[in-house]
Amino acid sequence: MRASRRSRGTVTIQDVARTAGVSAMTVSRVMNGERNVRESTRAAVQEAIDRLNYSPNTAARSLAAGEATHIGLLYANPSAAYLTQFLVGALEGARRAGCHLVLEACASESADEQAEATRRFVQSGVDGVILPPPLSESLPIHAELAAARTPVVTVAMGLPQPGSLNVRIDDFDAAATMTRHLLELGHRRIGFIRGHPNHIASLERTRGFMAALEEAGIDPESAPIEQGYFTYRSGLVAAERLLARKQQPTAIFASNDDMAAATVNVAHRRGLHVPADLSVVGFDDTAPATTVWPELTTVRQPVGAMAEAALDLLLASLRPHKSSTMSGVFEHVLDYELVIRESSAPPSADARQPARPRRARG
Amino acid sequence: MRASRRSRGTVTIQDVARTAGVSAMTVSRVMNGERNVRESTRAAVQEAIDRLNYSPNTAARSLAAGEATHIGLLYANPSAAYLTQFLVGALEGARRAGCHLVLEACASESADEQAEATRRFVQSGVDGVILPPPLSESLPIHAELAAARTPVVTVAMGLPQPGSLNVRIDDFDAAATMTRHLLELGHRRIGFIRGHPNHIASLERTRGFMAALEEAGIDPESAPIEQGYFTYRSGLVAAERLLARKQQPTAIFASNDDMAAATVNVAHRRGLHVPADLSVVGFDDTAPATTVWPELTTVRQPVGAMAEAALDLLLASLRPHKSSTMSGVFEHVLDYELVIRESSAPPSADARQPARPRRARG
DNA sequence: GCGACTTGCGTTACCGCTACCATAAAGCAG
DNA sequence: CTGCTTTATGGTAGCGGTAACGCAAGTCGC
Repeated sequence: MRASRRSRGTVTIQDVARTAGVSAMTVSRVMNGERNVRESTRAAVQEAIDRLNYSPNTAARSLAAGEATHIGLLYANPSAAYLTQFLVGALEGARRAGCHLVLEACASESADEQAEATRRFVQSGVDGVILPPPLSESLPIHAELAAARTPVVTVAMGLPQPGSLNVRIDDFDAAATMTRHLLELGHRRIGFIRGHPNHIASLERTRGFMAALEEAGIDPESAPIEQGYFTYRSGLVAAERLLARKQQPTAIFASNDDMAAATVNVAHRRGLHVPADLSVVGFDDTAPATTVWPELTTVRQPVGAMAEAALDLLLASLRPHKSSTMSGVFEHVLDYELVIRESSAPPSADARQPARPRRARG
Repeated sequence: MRASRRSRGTVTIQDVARTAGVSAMTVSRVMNGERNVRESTRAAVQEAIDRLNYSPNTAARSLAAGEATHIGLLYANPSAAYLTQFLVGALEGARRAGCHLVLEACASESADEQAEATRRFVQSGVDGVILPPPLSESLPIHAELAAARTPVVTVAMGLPQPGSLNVRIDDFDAAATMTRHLLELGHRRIGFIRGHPNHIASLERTRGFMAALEEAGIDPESAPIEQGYFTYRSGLVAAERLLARKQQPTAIFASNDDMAAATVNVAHRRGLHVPADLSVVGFDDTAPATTVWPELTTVRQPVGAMAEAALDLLLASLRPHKSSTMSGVFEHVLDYELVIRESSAPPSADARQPARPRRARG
């Protein structure tokens, strides 16, 4: 009995089958959670699996099943922190599912270049594509993908098409909750920095903000709102504009952490203390939220979990036969969490007095 | 002639073989760049490959070759920007090589927890591990990996063990080059923010800085140097200290971009203009370098390429038989690049006068 | 000119797993 | 009890590649 060709000490499905006294097929069924296995058999197999510490060979599995193996991830890079968390989540999901992640950057905002990048990407032979924000909203990309009949799952797209796959949190609700937090602290003049205008989640967050104001009897139309683009740089500009207004806000709600961090920076440059003179809150709970000082009150989006959920959704649609209990699920709305840190506090007494002249810039 | 079981329209090695009029084995040889194939045969096969747009099935390949398929990446997360670039590079390499990346975070600096995390990680069955900074220098992790006989490649470890795999740039040389750039602009009092003390690359950068000073006839012992830890927060503290000195520096060289960005922030808070009143330069050329204003002069480390190189090195050692021309390579030193942007300029005339009293803060 | 070695390519036997079908056992109506 | 469906399990044949080996033809030393 000579050793097999590649005598690596790995335990195979055959070993498990022999140990459990069943056929390899039955082990395979247990591993894949198929229904028609008697409970006693399943338990015996499971015990053998545990005892031998068996884990299936993903290469053999995808080869035999002819499964989709290459999932594309087309990304732009507005925030490194967000992307990192997203990648980590997606990779964890890919490892579990035994599929490969194929990355492609698409930095440009030009429709032609986006379409071109998408075409090259699809050519490379991916079985499905994950579209994190902000690309999830790009029309040229969706058009190109549809033309190639490549399945897509979008992440954080505010207004999903019916029948298309989407993973998101309730941006409207989250923004309203955050706004209520500021209102409860006693703020009445709350500035808002919008996210990228092409991004429907931006709209949802803005709507949530305004709805909460209205709820509190404040005219949302008169609220100080500036446009941002989710980048640190755009946050600097928007914060400058908000703080240059005659009626200076006592709190600023930025649509993501990068812009909130920029707002903190501008406040410091202007000699304002956060949160004593100005509360600043963000959205996403990415790294900048905890690297700036003071640490930001923000909304935690479970970015990694969303990436995993997106991958699962896509794979489920790509492999229709498997445990079909959850087929027909097209959307997955995950829970957010309000994270209260040090950058939000009640407004100071003098800050409440409107139009008080402030020191000129340092 | 019925369609095969899984009738996906993929082109297989058999199709190519038939088209080129050779056996599948010969196609395999051409694909893998083996030597003993006649030139005319190789050309014919290559043409068939191109014509059919053939790309091999990675699952089948790894299964048949019994190759290492799971490469671990154990990371801490001091800088999201660095990690993102690293992940993107590693993923690209993994895609090419047809192996899976398995991620594991190890945030803690406690030796016990690092060892514990490593043990769990190795248990999960990775064939080799990539260790990006700062974990590349962690003794407990190396010890644990050695005990499990798991091959490792370190990235940016300043002082590699002989015989171990390592990818890096010449930190000493890069820091010296950057320092010379500041000296050539006319700076004589150059502050320096060191990186994490456990990280040997930090030492190398510091040594490069001091060597360049000495070269220019400046006593390196008297240079203003503060300790940092590669984080934005630590940069704030170090920059404050440097700028609080009686002999205020006219330029500050931070050991990474995060700390340089923090330095710019502190300078602004103190009413100093960058680069008119203070030049600030960084290291790494990660996202913060271009998100702050003014954009940072920095050293570009080819982070993505380094990750790819690390993966290649590891796989080459894990798969010894293949194109053995490059066996015996244990280290890979990549080129860096000095990126001159707007944050460095000649010192202003008045800044040259030592010990001139400056405005108080804010 | 003959054996030994090299070169170029094909044949065979798998890698570890699962789709497909066969089959035995069990349930069940009439 | 018979015939029919349902359920649990096993046997077989690949999935698309590559390692190992075989073998013919060419190269070379003596």
